[in-house]
Amino acid sequence: MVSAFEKLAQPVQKWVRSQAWHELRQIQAEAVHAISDSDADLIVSAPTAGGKTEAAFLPLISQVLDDPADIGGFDLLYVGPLKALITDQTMRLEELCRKAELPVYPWHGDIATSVKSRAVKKPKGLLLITPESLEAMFVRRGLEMQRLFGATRAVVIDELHTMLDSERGVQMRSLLTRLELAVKRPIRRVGLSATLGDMQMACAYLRPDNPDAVRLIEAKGEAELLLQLRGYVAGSDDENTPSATDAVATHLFENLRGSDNLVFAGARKWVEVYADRLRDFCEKAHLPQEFYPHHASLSREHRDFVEKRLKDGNLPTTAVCTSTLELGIDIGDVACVAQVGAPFSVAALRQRLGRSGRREGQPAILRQYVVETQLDSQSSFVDQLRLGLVRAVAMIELLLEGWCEPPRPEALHLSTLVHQVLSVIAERGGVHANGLYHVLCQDGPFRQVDTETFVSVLRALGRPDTGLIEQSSDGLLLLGAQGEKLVEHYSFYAVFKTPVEFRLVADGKELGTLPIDNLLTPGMLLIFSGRRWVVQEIHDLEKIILVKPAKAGVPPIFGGDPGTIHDRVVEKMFAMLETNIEPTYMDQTALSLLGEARRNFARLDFASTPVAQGDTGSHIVATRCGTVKTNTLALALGAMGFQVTQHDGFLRVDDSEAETPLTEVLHNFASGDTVDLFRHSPNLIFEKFHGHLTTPLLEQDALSGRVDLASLQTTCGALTS
DNA sequence: GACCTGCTGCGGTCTG
Repeated sequence: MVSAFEKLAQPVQKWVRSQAWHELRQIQAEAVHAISDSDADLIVSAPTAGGKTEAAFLPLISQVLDDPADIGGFDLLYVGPLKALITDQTMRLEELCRKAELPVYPWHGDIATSVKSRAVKKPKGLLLITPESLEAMFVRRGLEMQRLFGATRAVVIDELHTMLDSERGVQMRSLLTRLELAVKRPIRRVGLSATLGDMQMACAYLRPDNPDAVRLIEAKGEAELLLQLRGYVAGSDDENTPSATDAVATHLFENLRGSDNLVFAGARKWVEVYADRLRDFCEKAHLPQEFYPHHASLSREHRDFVEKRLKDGNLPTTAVCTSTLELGIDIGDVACVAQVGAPFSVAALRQRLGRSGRREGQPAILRQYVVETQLDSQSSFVDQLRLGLVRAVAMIELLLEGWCEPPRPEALHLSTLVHQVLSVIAERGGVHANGLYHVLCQDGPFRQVDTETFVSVLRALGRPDTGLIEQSSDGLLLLGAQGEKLVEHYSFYAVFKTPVEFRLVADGKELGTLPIDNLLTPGMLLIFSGRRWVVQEIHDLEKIILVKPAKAGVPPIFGGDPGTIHDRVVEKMFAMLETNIEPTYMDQTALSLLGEARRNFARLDFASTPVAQGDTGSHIVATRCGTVKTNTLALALGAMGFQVTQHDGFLRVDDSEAETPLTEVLHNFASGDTVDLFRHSPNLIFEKFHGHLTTPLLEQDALSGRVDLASLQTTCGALTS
């Protein structure tokens, strides 16, 4: 049998030898065989730094060398979700490609026009691009796509899990379909990821027309995991005990100092709070600074500085971060991953943990910190049931079981559909409605959209007051004046929304940005970028805030979206509330908090009834399901006149103003009664192009993803049985 | 009750 190594082209073999690798890794050898022996699509699933990039490119480049294309065009395409990742991968692939005498072109917003024009002039070798830049190519060079990609044999999609059911993922899959239609043949798809929750679903996303033919290559063997969950109690009356924040920061300071670590603090505000506290500890101890904040509102310059310090590995560095450091560039090995507060998904926890313990024989270390509030007679049931702690435990239990959230497949994604309608018209200059339906909904990713809905979307875009599209006398769909304007602006290419922000400037240097709804006035104190400031001037027109250093500060307020918790996480939370098992990874405080939660859960009698008496004029409903179903019930009760607030697997229902008793309403829903969920006109505009749609379409879009009408009867059935 | 991601073409000025 021919070995994997022997199947590689000469220059590629030479490069492998120059790496002084002992041998090809298992996934690399398997990928070489899979790619050389068939045309099959492929998913390579292995931890970060597991050699996935090489697994894909060693055999793909070998094919290009052994069987060169007789026409021009890029030989291979790589799509990555981050600019930094493209820059990183370009450097990794450059030496290999130099040996193979193939050019490598990185292509994203920060790449010089000269590099791009060189690539377009003589397309060949590898093109590494973001979904947005590929979108721009379709819009700006629609008629050149055949010339540019006519020779392309494969597209490698990095961090595939970020490209599944997200708006951006739908966009990317639409672009891949459009690419295949432009070159009039299929192009092999290779997906790379460390965190796929459901392999069968991932295959269906990668190649919807033939998911069974997608080859799966998975790295076996998980790294050993060292795990601790520490509990803290905030709001203690004893003035001699430090605040919970100080206690967590002290533990981080004492245990992380001197090595490279990532601390995921959950929100930008908490990143600033902990980074400020840790900087203070360093200063008081006369130690050099080694704790730095890292989140999306900080200046690129500062973030580069922190990433470089982590990557270099010379000076000990701990980044206190949001999900900015969850995926992407290789920052080297970190000693430990800390998570402050419960995460929002097991998938995120798993991806974060993948940053630690990657060196052979090194265990991964996860330190989970949870802060709960001291209980008193006024405490809400959320505190009494310690829902933050219980969620953190549930997430860890599911992580240990090897589970993580699968993608949700059935959403319509009408905002992104609007975007793709405009983009295809721009690409081709004009298109007939049935052709458009074919590209996007039959061949493309919008398969949940039926012809009726599609026509409604086109009608909405063609309304005279919107003016996005119009129809010529021969039926061809064209861009209207507003559509032209939208598509011509560079802000069109991304399908996700971005908020308006102020720039924060100190001494002529930009520190970062703050959301515009921050009510700042001169003289106010601020913690930002890990330091303390006082606001000097605010320039509304230029959207600039000038600050200077100060001795004190308060953490800034950033906006945020409500998170979505999966049903299975909530089920596990209830399971943890209903058992007496004491996980060995929890410290004494965490265990006593969990005990408290269990006693209160029993006292509220949730074991025998799903509806408990809350504070005055209210009830607590244990829905036992995740955000989507719980939200659906909340909307339904809201439509019946109840005031409802939602928590993980619970609703607090104020029934003082309702006409029908709560239990009766739940019974009616259980027996199939329905209600107009949108009776009180809730906000339905969540995504970038939602504003162009009609209310019925927005309701339909919501019902396909954010709300699950069918669950209402089953949820209430379980509540009343 | 949260986080993240991305961006063209052109006209202007400056430098070697």
